[in-house]
Amino acid sequence: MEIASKYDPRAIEEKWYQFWLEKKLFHSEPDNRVPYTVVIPPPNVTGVLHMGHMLNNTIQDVLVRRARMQGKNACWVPGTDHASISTEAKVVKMLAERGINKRDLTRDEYLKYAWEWKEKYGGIILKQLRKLGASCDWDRTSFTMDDIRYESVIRVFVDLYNKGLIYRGVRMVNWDPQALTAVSDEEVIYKESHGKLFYLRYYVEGEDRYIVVATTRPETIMGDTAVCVHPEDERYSWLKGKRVVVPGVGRVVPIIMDEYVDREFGTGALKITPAHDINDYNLGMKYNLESIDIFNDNGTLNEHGGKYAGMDRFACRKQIVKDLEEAGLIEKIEDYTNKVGHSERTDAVIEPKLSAQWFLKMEGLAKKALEVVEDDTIRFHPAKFKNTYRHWLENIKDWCISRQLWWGHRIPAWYLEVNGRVETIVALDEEAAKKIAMEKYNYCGTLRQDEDVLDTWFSSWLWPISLFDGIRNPDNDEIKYYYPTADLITAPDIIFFWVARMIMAGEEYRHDVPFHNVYFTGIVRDKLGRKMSKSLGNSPDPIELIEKYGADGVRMGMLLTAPAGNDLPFDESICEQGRNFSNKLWNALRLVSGWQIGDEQQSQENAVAVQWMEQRMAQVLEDVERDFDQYRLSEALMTTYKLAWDDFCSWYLEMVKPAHGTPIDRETYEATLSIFTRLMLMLHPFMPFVTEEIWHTLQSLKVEKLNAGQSAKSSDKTDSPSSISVTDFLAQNYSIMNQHMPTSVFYDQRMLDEFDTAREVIAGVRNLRNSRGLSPKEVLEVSYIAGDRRFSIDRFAGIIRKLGNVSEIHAVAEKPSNAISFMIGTTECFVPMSQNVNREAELEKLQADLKYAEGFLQSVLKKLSNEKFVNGAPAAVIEKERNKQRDAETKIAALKAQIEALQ
RNA sequence: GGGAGUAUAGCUCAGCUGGUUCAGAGCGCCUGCCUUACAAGCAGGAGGUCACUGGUUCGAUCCCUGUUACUCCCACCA
Repeated sequence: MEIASKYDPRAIEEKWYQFWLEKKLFHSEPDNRVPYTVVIPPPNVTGVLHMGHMLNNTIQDVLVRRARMQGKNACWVPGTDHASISTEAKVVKMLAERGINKRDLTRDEYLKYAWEWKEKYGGIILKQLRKLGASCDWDRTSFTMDDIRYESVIRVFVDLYNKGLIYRGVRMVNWDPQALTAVSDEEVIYKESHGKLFYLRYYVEGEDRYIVVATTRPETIMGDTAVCVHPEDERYSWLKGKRVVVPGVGRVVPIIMDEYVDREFGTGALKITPAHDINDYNLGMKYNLESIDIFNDNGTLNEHGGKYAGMDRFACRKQIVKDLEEAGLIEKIEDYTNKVGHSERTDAVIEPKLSAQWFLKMEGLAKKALEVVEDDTIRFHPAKFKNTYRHWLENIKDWCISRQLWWGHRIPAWYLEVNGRVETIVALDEEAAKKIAMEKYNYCGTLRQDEDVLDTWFSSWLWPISLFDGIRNPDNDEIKYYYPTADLITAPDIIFFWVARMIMAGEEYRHDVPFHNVYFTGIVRDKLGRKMSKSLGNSPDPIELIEKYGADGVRMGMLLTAPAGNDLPFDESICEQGRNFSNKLWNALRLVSGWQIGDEQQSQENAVAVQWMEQRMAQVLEDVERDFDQYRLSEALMTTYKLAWDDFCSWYLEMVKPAHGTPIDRETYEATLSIFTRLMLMLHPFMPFVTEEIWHTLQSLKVEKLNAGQSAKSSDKTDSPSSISVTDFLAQNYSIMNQHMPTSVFYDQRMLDEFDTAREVIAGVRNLRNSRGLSPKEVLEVSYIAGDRRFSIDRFAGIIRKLGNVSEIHAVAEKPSNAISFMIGTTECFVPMSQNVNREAELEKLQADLKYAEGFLQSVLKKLSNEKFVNGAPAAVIEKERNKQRDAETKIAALKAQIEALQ
């Protein structure tokens, strides 16, 4: 069989992904197996794959593929999110490029464009996920605004309204003047910004005296309706009951006194603009102040802005400062740094604004959601996010769920004028609303539906339920089988937006948690530690990376440096390690596939090699299982990586590798194929493509080589039947994907320890060659002084001979003359030299060793002579120290003897 | 302003809550090798007062006090 010496992922990855799709190996239907469900965090429908998605979806795929191989019914449901604000922004931009203004369109016309856009660009990201190898059940691909999901959202809204949890009210909300919509508190990002603090003079009505007020937003003075000072502030007690003139505006406003004011800040006087600041609003309510809204929705000043009407808020700020300065109404201007709220989606500066919005009461929902995390019904990995979660839920405020957009789930509320009053009717659709109107008011005129849509997260919080139609049909077989899901893999920045709210929805609509484990990934950063983002342009294109290193290589690179919750400083070079590893496996396959089977019996060396490799594999399986239990994927991968590269390739294959041109015995060959096969199974969740390819070749080798001769020992149960032809085999559904993951079994620790000793001997010989400039080809002899029971290498003697290129290894009574020595533990090993050894160099080395050993002995003796230690420490610990002492003394004696012999 | 977390080799991180997994891994680095599976490789090697400071203890990378540095989250100080 001819195999290229370099692994080329491209064609292979394409081939197998198609194969998996054709055979529907990702598809899941409820059956009698244990379900393992994962729902994808739905990416924006118009988004493209970035490094964060790569990391997140790689982790999901690893868990899903592993679960599938563990015999569970794995179901990974993909889908996309309609992402109301950001999609709307993109559509509006697209329309603008075509010369169309959104405002000139009707709602229906606009939505037609939006859907066209969605159909055209939507789901690109899902196509990209296939390149990564994601084993999603594509037949289940969903969209937060498809029919089922849309109806689910509407039903939930109606239900929560009827339960009294949803209400409409006029509140101060975070207004995005660019997107022209309200956004929730969580969608406001506070950024440090360098601005100015302006000290303005407010003259007392009819007097020459004035009070100075500091503000960062002088343009809002048009909305001032009071000035507030602290009631106990003696500096301002004279102002009690007075009124002051708003500078430049001329309006006379009262002085009010409230303890809210911080006397230390600025001048201790605060201007009150109830329409444009949440605190001012609260004070306005308290003191019954007038509220003057001076802004239009787009952030320009309205008719209350007087001569500034029509100006943008920031331009107005500059102008008004100039004007006030000229009028002598500015005391001073200082540099000032504060936090300014920006819209998460549009980055526009948020304007606090009074408006009528819909809210969801959070208190009851939050209580239940907190409980299930506190009592570990849902586990967070890493657990530190419990703190963040708790803090948020304990301080939660009602959720503003309405958005002034068209792209989204339109709020199912209708307004009806009855006897001069506007009544609100919430219903599933207009027909139902009419019916209610007739029942309630015995009248139904024109119903006007609310123009707003719901916050995107109001649909995603239902995702684990609505994906299985559990809102509309709560008793259907799918929701009963797949819910609760197993693991949620997501980024910590949406713990409030999404994770917490899904937990709430789960409790409300299934009386059960939506998932059992939440794995928080880190944030992918560049080498400089900056978050990777499109705007910075510091993110590599994932698809290009895959083309360069192969999907397996990229997956492995990302996983190796991504422990749960830790940020991932991404550097393209880590993908190289993954690519190299694929290549390593590939070449191991080349080696094994080239071996010819002979008729000889299995040698003792080969039998031991196989035995050892089996023990080692069992040991690693145990470690890996523990790592997965703790969601330590990086560790699990690294451990398996070392098993494959070091133990299997560097040690095992070298042990059993036949001399050039000679065959290998059948038994060892079969064992090698079996071990190799299981190795591929272990690696498959991490590197699906290369393992599938190698696995198939290994199956072919079994058929071709082992069946060619007479029957061999029956193959192990993780392998496919070897009695069919390769073509038949491939024609069937066989894939590594539906093989069973090997599980850990009992292993012989003693054998592993003995091998470690043997390995040290081999390394000792190799080191000796290296440092003395001896060729690896030169055959050496090794002897040792027996005595220490721990030095037990008989089983591996043949392997030492082979891998150390040693003619003989045997015990001797005393040191041979003219030999170089090295120590393994307390055992002296010797390699006789043909030419004279460099006595000086040897002495120097021995003396250094001696000095170290004596120092070590001293520290042990010091401990043992400490009465408190001997009395206080457990017997086992003391015994260990005594052993250390004995070993050190033995070693020192040996070293001294050697030094003496050399002198 | 409040809260949380981190600090171990040049880099990225382990170290299961005090004693033979105790100073580790991978990558990088250095030396020697094209040994017919692999130079995307093989063999060997060097690198660390476990941030600093006190304390608890017979014994501290591990527990406690403080200090410093960085990171994240929350919050309406104009």
